Amino acid sequence: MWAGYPDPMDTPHPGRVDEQGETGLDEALLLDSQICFSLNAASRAFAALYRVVLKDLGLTYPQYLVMLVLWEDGTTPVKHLGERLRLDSGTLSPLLKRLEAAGLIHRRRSAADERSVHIHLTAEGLALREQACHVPRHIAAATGFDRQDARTLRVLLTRLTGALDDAARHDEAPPAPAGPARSGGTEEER
Amino acid sequence: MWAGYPDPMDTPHPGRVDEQGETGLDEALLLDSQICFSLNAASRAFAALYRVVLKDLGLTYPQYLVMLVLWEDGTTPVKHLGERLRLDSGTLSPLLKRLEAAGLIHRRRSAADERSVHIHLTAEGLALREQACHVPRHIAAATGFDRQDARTLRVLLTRLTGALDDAARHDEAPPAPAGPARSGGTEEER
DNA sequence: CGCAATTTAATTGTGCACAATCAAAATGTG
DNA sequence: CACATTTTGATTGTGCACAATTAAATTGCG
Repeated sequence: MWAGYPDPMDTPHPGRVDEQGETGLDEALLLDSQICFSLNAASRAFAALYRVVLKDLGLTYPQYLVMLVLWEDGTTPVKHLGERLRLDSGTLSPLLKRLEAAGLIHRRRSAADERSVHIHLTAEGLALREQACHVPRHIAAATGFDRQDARTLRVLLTRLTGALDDAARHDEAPPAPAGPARSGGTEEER
Repeated sequence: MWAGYPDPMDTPHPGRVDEQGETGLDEALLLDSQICFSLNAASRAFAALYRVVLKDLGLTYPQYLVMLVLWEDGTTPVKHLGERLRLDSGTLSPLLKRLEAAGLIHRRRSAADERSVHIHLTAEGLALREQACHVPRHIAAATGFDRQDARTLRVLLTRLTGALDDAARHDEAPPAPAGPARSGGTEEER
């Protein structure tokens, strides 16, 4: 019922700290935590709505994404699914097993390359497309976003993801092959 | 290595369908899927960076959020943690068990209300705050976002989450107690 | 050809999100 | 007081994300 979305980091100062003061810590805390938190909230809200909308199809959202790729690309190796959806085999393997158990797909090893498992739709899986065609419009309507809103959001998110990926790559695993001396600094001077 | 973020729904038509034509399906597909997908990508990028940054503290991101609340609010019932962080007990219970196993918190039933379990920090958990104080700044810097970017993003995400929550509430479980006749409208007149 | 490195997918284990169910205690009602 | 409801938290089961390891097959090199 609480229509509001009380942030977890809602510290006591409401509208202040608008200047570039010494309050950098609080400000940074708000900056990062609120972004990440509202991001997760939106992500979960999407998942919840997809859960409702996809219930009749018997699909979860990640399963629906896999089916979208299969409907569009046809038979394809698991590797390709992982590239399109940014999912690794640890996620895809059990997911595909469940889709096979549901009778929507078949897994078959490629004759040309014994290592590769190819996923292809069953007649049932192909038929499901007809029931799924209304989903995108339904979800899009639920967002209340027009094309401009969506574009603004996607641009911001893409930029954010790129920056975060870069930072993670720089921070993690810098077992410098030669001189791993630095420890304290490592602040970005880019 | 692929620095780009090739969307999974990257259908063959680049910049067309700008008018409100019959092509609504493709457009809607792009609208909803690309938003949700880039949202998840950003969410996972945040998680990955937090994973790197928090590794030294031995915390995951949700555990870090719990510690933030405890550092700010002090001893508090589990119920309060769930409200602040929008997590249910099914998520918090095992999480808090792991924090207790790590020696950062203690769980103790309230004397006044036997049902309520109160979480309080150990000396070790309190001390961890010193090591954590740099985290927000680090993350905020990694986003590359200034105050304006962050505000724009948060506003969009908050609006999106609200719209999605409303839609999910209306779509799911409309077993109307008395007159379930209405199907199209059902607008809330509360 | 023989053998190491690479690729591809599976497997295992940890952690989080969520739904469903259960138990205990407080509260409300007849 | 007896009984239903509500609240609070735990428990269980499913599904996804991710890291680490393993296995099988291909590729590259001497």
